[in-house]
Amino acid sequence: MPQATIYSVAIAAGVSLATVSRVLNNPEKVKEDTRERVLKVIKELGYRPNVIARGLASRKTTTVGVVISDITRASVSEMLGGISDIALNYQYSIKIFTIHEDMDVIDSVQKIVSEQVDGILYLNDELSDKRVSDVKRILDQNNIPYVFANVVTEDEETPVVSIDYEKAGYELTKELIADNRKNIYLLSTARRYSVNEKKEAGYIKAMEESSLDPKIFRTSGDTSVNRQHFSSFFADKKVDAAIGVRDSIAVSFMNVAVQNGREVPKDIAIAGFQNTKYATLSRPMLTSLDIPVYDIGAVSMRLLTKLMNDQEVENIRISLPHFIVKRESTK
Amino acid sequence: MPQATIYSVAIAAGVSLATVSRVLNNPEKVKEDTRERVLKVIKELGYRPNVIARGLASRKTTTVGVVISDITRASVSEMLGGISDIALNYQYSIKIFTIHEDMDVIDSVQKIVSEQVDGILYLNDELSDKRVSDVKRILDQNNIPYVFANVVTEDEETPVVSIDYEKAGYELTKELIADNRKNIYLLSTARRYSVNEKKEAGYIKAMEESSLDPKIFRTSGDTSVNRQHFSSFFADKKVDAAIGVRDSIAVSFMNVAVQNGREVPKDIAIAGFQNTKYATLSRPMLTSLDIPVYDIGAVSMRLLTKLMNDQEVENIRISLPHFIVKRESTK
DNA sequence: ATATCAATTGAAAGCCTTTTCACGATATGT
DNA sequence: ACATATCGTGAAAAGGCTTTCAATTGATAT
Repeated sequence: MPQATIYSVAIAAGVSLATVSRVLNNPEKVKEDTRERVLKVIKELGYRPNVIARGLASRKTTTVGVVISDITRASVSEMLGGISDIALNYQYSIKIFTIHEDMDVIDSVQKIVSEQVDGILYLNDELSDKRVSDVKRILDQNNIPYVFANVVTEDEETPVVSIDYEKAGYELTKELIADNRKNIYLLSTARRYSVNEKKEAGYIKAMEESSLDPKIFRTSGDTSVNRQHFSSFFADKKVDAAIGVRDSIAVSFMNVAVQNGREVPKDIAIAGFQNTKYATLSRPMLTSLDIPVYDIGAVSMRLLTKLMNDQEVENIRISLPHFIVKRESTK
Repeated sequence: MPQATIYSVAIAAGVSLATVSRVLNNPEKVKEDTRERVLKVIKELGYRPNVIARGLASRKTTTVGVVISDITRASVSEMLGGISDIALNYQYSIKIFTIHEDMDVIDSVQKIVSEQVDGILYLNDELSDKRVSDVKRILDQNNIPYVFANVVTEDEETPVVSIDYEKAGYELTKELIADNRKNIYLLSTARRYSVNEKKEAGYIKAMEESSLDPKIFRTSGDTSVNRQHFSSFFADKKVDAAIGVRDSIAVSFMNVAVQNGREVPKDIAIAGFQNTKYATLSRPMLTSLDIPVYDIGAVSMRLLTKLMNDQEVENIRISLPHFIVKRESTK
C-alpha cells in the first residue's frame, strides 16, 4: 500500500484536511472527540506527515545545517554529538555540509541556503575573518539564523559559542612557570588557525610576564611527520617543558622525548590541549586543558533553536569555562 | 529582495516555467539559444531551485539518511568522512539520524522514512539480527534503498559492506602464534556486538587449530575502568601476548603491562584492531589490524547511489580487504 | 506544395502540506 | 429573546517545483 497521506486520513476520519492538520499542529484548536477520532485513524493508517510537503507549505523544515570542514577530527565529531543530542530533544533534523578548505565558501553557503534549512551551525576553528564575514553576509541576506561554534571572532554581532583560548593558553603556561620551568616551548601547527593563534597569544603573554623567552616550534599535526621534527629538535634545543596545541602533538612529543632519554615530568613537563582520549592513553598520562567540546556543540545548538524561534536571547556570545586536568606529565 | 523563484526567472527570460525547469534538469531538451538566455537570467538573479519544492514535485530529495548510534566513536566519524566525500561527488546531501540503543528502532526508522530520504545508510557494528530485520522490513515496505555499513549479517539479500572480521581475528592470532606465543589473550568488551563476536570466533579458531587454550578477557571500553581490570589481571595471569578488539583497549593494556615491569614486545606481544591514531601514538607503537573504515563508508555510499538510481549492481555484499600493520609491539 | 516527423515550447495538473478566511453553531451577556 | 463573541470546522489558496500532454514550429521527404 502507498504511504497514507493527510487525504486518506481525512477521508477515513470523516473530516477535512484542515482538521487533520490542526490535530497535528494545533491540537488545542480542535474539539476533543474529533481530535481523538482523527488520532485513532492516524495510528491505524500509520500516517506520518510528509516533512517535505510540510516544509514547502510552512516554509519551515525543522532542519538545521551543520557546516564542517573535516568530520574526522575528534573535536568535530564530539561537537556533533552535543548538537545531535540537543537536536533530538528539540525535534530538529541535522543536515551535514562539508566545506573543504579549497572550496568556494560563498557558493557552498548559497547551496546550503537553497536547501531551506531553518538555521545553520558553523563549526570550525580554522576560519579566517574574511570567511566568517562572507558567510555572515549571505546568511543575513537570506534571513537565516546561525551560530558559529568553536570559532574565534571579534565581531560583537556574531552569535558564537567558544572558550577563551587566549586565557586557556595563558593559564596552562602559568602552570608550568609556577613549577619553575624556564625553557617552555609551545608546539604549534605550521598552518595558522585563529584558535591556535589565540593559544599562542596567551602563551606569549604568560612568558613575557615572567620575563621568559617565548619559543614557538611549528610542526605538522601528522604524527609520522612531527616525530621526525621532534627527533631533530632534541639534538640542539634546551627544553624543560612543552605545551602541545593538541593532545596528539603533545603525546607524540612525549614519546620522542622519552626515547631520547628524557624523563617525564622530571626532565620535561608536557601538557596538551583538548583533553581527548589520547591524554589518558599515553604513558605517563598527559596533563591537558579540558575544552568542553561536547558542550560547545550542545550550547550552540540550543542557542540556535532560540534564534530560530525568535526567542529573547540575553547573550549571543557565549564563552564556556575550561579547566586544567592535571595528570602525570606535569607535577 | 526575496529569493528568486522559477517564476521570476521564467518571466525575466520570457519563457515558461517548464522551460526553466528543463534547462536545469534536461538541458538537452531545450534549444541552445533559449538555454543560454535562461542560464544568463539564472545567474543574474542568483536563482537556486528550492530543493524542498523540487523534492515534493519529483519525489526525490537527493538526500540520504545516515543512521548512527554514536557519532563520537572514531570509526563512525571516519566512515562519515568517506560517505561525505562520495556524497559530495554525487551531489547528495546527508542527513544524520542518531538512534541510541534505548530508542525504539521501528519508530525511529519510520520517522526517517517520513523525511523522504532517497536512501539510507545504516552504520553500526552493534546491531542485533532482530534489529537488522526490523529495519529491513520497514525500508522494503516503503521501497527505500539501503545499505548496511560495517554490520555483520548473514542474510544474502541484505546489501552490506564490511570486512571479514572472523578472518581478521584469525590472521592476527596466527601472527602471534607464529611468533611462538602460547598464552595469548583476547581482550574483548563486556557488551557483546556482532562484530566483536566475529573477531572472537576467528581468534578461537586459530587457537584451537594450534591446540592452544583460547582465553577471552572481557572488560570495559572505558580506559579508566579497564585500567583497573588490567592491573589485577597481572596479579594472577600468565600471559605472553594479547590482542585488543580495539586499539584503545590494546594501548591501555600495554601501559599497564609496562607499569607492571613487562617489556613489550619481549615479554608480551600486543596487537590491536582498527589501526587508529592511537596505534601510532603509543610507546612502543602498536601492531594493528587495519580496517579501511573510510573506504567502508565511501564504498557503501557508492553502492547506495547505484541502488537509488536502479543501476545494475553485480554484488550487494561487499567485503573489503584488511591487512596487518606490523609495528614495534610485536616482532 | 503537401504530408510526415522530430524538435521545441507552454499550459496545466500534481506533489502534500499549512494557513487564511468564512461560515455555522454554540455560548455569553443584557 | 436579541446581539455579540467564541468555537469548531471546511473550502480553497498557496508554497515552488516537475512532468505530462498537447500545440506549435521547422525540417525532411515525397
